[in-house]
Amino acid sequence: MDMTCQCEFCDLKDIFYSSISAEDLNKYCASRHQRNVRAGEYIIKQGDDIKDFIYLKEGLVKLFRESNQSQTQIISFGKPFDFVSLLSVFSDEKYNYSVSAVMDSVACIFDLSDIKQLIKTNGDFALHLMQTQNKSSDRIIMNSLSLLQKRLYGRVATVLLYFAIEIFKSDEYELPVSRKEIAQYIGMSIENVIRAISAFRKDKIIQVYGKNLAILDRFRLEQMRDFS
Amino acid sequence: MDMTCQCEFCDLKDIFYSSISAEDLNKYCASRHQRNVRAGEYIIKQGDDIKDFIYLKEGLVKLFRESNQSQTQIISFGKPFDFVSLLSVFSDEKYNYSVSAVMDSVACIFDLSDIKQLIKTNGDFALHLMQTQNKSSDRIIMNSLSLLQKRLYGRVATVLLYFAIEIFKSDEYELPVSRKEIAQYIGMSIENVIRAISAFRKDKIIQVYGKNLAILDRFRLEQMRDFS
DNA sequence: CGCGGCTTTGATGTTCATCAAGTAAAGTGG
DNA sequence: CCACTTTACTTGATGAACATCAAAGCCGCG
Repeated sequence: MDMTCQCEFCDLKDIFYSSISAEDLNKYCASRHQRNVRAGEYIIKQGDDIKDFIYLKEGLVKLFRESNQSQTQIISFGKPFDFVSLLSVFSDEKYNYSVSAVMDSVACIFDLSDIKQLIKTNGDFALHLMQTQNKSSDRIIMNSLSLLQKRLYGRVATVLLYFAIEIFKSDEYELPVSRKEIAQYIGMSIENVIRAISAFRKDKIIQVYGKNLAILDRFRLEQMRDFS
Repeated sequence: MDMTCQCEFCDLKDIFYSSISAEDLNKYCASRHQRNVRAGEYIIKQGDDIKDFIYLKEGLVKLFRESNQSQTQIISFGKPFDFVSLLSVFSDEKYNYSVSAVMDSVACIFDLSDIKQLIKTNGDFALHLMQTQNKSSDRIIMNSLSLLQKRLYGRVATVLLYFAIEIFKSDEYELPVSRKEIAQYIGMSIENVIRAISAFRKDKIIQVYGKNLAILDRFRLEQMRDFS
């Protein structure tokens, strides 16, 4: 029974394939291990030493910072095939943010020094990895900048559409995060997040049963996102 | 007369030195060219093809996005030894942001395909470059996240202290940006930026003569930044 | 059953954008 | 050089957007 990466869809495997030999591929795939994490469990804790290179295979995670006053701020959400250990992996010794599972997830874990070695010895791999990393950083930066110039309704609409479009690819889904987490992500108070959701519900833009959410009027929600 | 990189302090040269041969170093240094830009001039225009790898040698620049409604948003400021062509260089075809000089500047320009080639053929260089890039991305992300959870006074204090600490290394300096640019950076209205500066002035936290600015009470300004 | 966390709504005051009006400074063309 | 235009800066007034406090309902869990 071999241990090669069997996942049908895996961007990392694609990067591997396009840059390293079959022999090396097997070697690196064998060295990885998987970890199943339940919703709520930590994958990375702020302050931990950076020893692993972590890749999300299944599920949904949140990257967040816990400041001194027990204030939590969500940096971004990570979906399958995102590098979880994105920021500061190669530049810092310790994580300056935490990652925890928002939905049950499967993480694919490599030894960081193996990956570093691979970068050093394989330029194609290095370039591909840089491209992927840059894309992720860009996305986070652009998202947080775009939130910064929106107001409450626009920010909430952005989040609801993000889950519909990027994560669930459906206008009907089970909200994977609490109102509080939305608030921590968009930088507004919990109460006002709730008020915005209630307003959307009253205006028949969305429908809400507990955690279940359906977008009824996609057009108006997009208007909210883009012009508010 | 050789064309090697003569700059006494140059992080990029350090990266080169630590990873490539003297022969290659000369080759790459010879291929670069410098460009002097005056305050206000563009270095990169949003939508341009990415052909160069640009490094700031002297001066101060701003990275910004111009949205459809002639709304401008400043992403970050770049100081000497920052990679100007930071975001998306390796992942996109076209720039999705602009860069212009805020103070008279000198840019150091390499051919991007040369740098890409160097990444492919030299793993040490690749790893060093990734570390530097990650650090920059981190900084931008953390800055914009930290602004997101501050209010007017805290945001303005953050900017004033940023220039004092990171750029000018002095509590007295000539403000390199307009009130409007500060507003575009922190995501607040021009009027309120001015009001905050006026309030700081009336409280004798800072002193302002036109563009000249002196921080009188560093402690209280830091309090503003950290707890407002 | 009771506790704690999450959710919801209302009331209140603070923070902010916007409009308006005016001054100062800087560029432009004659 | 001066009149002219434009841009940057400043202050006040007003209403909108938002945080915060308070109270109550809901739900899961020990």
